[in-house]
Amino acid sequence: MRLTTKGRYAVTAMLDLALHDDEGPISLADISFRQGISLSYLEQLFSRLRKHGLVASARGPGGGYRLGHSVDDLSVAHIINAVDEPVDATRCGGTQNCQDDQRCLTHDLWDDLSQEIYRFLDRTTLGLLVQRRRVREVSRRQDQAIVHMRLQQNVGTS
Amino acid sequence: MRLTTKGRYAVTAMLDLALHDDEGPISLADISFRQGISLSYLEQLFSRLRKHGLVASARGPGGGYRLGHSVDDLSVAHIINAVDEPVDATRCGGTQNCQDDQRCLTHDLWDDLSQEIYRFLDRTTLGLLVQRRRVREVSRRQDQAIVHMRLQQNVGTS
DNA sequence: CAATAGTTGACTAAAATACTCAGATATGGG
DNA sequence: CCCATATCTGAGTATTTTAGTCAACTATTG
Repeated sequence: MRLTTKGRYAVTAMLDLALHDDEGPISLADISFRQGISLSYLEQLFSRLRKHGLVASARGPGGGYRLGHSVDDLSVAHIINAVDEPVDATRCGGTQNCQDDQRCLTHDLWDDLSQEIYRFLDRTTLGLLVQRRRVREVSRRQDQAIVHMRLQQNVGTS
Repeated sequence: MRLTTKGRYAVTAMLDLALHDDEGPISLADISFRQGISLSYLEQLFSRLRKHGLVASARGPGGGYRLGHSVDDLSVAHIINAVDEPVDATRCGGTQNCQDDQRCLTHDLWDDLSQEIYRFLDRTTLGLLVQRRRVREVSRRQDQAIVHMRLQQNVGTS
């Protein structure tokens, strides 16, 4: 289990999707605006997420992405796994300082830690995150910002 | 708490030191040979470790490094903290995708995970690692290899 | 058909990582 | 005192990763 900003971006984007899942397909442009992630980068991330079935896409006007499963079946571990390349597992638990042909002294330690991290991220689902008060507060502010921006541009949401 | 190969190297080297702490000062050349880490790189790492008091040094022939504290007082978290730069903590828990001036949606999540990792690495001391059977096995093989090499070179250990 | 929105692949600037290299300083044994 | 052994230190660097951009294409709706 690698922890990169790419993975973090993906989780943030997926959480945004979960928070707006009742509004029909959500465009990447919306997520880009709300979460401050570049559109081109989101396209890259969602390409991976789609291939792993974590989201479903709809093209054309009014199109966008929806969650591929219920929020309770989507764990943070799944998301990170989808966007971060299938790490070559022949080496030291996904990391790289194993010695020669055999285990390095601390091989088992990093193995244990990796499992610890995985378990934590796997029991954390989008469903749980959506319920958090702090998450809802931040999300509410972001929604107000996007409404405000659209009014200024005289562009309707429908 | 960042997880880099630099930190992993440092932990491996410190564990090597812990395993040979009863033999007097251990030279970096020995650690380099046993653990397959370049000498120059070890010098860099031990410079940091010494500044944080995790090891004590002795110069000159017969010199080397010794542990700065008892094995039970040296946790893996301490070691990693010593060699990995004091991460600028003003941003998202040491990571970097916090949004604008306020928290990003997943800020608390990464905060929680970071604490989880820290707790795990902090309760893992060198003393505990030294006791592990797998660690002792690997260490024994490494010791045999170094003895064998010295015999071939006709160089005594004393 | 025109605007919207996803799809794909190639490319790249900047930063971090994981080192190397050269030389200086200290110490113990003969 | 000299030399071999070691630590010490700072500068430099090759490689990899990150976090994107850019351009062109396809599908869909009104």
